[in-house]
Amino acid sequence: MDSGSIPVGDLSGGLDLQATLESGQTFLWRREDGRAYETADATGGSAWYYTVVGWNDDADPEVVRARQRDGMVEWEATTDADSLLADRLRLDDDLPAIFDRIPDDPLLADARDAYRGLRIVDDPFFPCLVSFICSAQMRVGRIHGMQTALAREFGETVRFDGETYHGFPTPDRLARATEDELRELGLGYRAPYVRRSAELVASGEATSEDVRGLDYADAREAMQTFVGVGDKVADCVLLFSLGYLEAVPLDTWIQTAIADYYPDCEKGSYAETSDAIRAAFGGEFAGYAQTYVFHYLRNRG
DNA sequence: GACCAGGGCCGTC
DNA sequence: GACGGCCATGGT
Repeated sequence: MDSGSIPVGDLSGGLDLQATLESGQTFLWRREDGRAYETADATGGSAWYYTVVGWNDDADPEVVRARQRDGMVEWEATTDADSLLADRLRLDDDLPAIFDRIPDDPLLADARDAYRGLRIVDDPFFPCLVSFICSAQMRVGRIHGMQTALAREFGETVRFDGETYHGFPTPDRLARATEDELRELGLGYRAPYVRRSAELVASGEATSEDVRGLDYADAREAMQTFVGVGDKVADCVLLFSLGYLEAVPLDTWIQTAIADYYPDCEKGSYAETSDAIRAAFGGEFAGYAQTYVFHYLRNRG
């Protein structure tokens, strides 16, 4: 077993591992106590989280677990995980510099202060895509449960520290799953969307490489060649996997925030409202502001 | 039993 | 391009 630690004090803006992993932006980590991510609570503050990486065909799956305790991120893994954690958790993002570019109106300031150290994640494309296809009309806890079920049923297994772990299924494996098999995992009407999008990726007919590098507006449109992906899911994948930090997914919570705090930003269509709230959130890093607001509103009761 | 959840697809206008 | 009906499912 490999292990290491990362001093949180060395990170500009620090880190809140629990808020980062339980804020509904990634569904690829699981808490060792098995609790779903329906609500954040104090007991999870120093819990172990684990994930399986190298889920694609050209690498063996590796297990990484991490926890935040005493000013450190401690990790244990089947391989060296320092750079992997830095990439996945965007530990090089300079949070103070980012918030310098985000307006500090009362809502944004409260959300920032409530979850200092919350970072946008950088998830692998295919698992992120599937997660957010599954997210349609679904609560955070159940989206997480669906991804756990997909891994359990169709993912590669790997042994670590006496336990068996499951990686996220490959595009090819999900493309070969039947719609009924996916429905049995509780995916409902999303089942054919997941299967057809997996086919597109597995065949190479549409991949992340068709999106990466495009400017934001073209990237959001290109994402919608995947099945089950409209404007909102496209924005989520752009933000949480492809590094488009200006993307502002307009979900029900953000729509509520617009109605309550930014009524002038309501423009009728997704595109125009999205542009307006992106401007209100400071443009370049608006997705950071969005994720703080989402997590803040969803947890304040 | 209605209502809601990190919406998208499809037919119609 | 805008709009409505429809799509599963479990929790409150």
